Amino acid sequence: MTPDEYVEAVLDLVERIPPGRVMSYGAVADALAARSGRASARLVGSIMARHGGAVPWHRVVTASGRLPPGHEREARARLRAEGAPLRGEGVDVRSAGWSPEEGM
DNA sequence: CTAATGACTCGTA
DNA sequence: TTACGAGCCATTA
Repeated sequence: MTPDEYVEAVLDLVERIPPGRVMSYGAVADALAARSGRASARLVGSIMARHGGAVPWHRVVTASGRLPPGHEREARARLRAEGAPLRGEGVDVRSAGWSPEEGM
């Protein structure tokens, strides 16, 4: 799989995350692993940093609910506008966590 | 080919 | 609560 295709797969999945729901980098990597065969949270993070501008990147957070460093303010504002369950630091992944299986 | 890097994650202290 | 270390794997140098 070429880098461009891999990036495309990540962005495609991120676009499917419904408003008010979130996925962790690890969850995206895991869901994508079934499709591409290999993935890691670090790769998803790097891809979002480089090519995340065209997708709802604020719906992808760390496993602990923290928002991406350097974009916490903007991500929090967007999530709040979507009605996501915001916690003190970031988002409540336990209730807002989403998976592709759930959205089929 | 080897080494460093990163929007990560998890276990320990 | 924060801090560190080890594992992670494609990309870059």
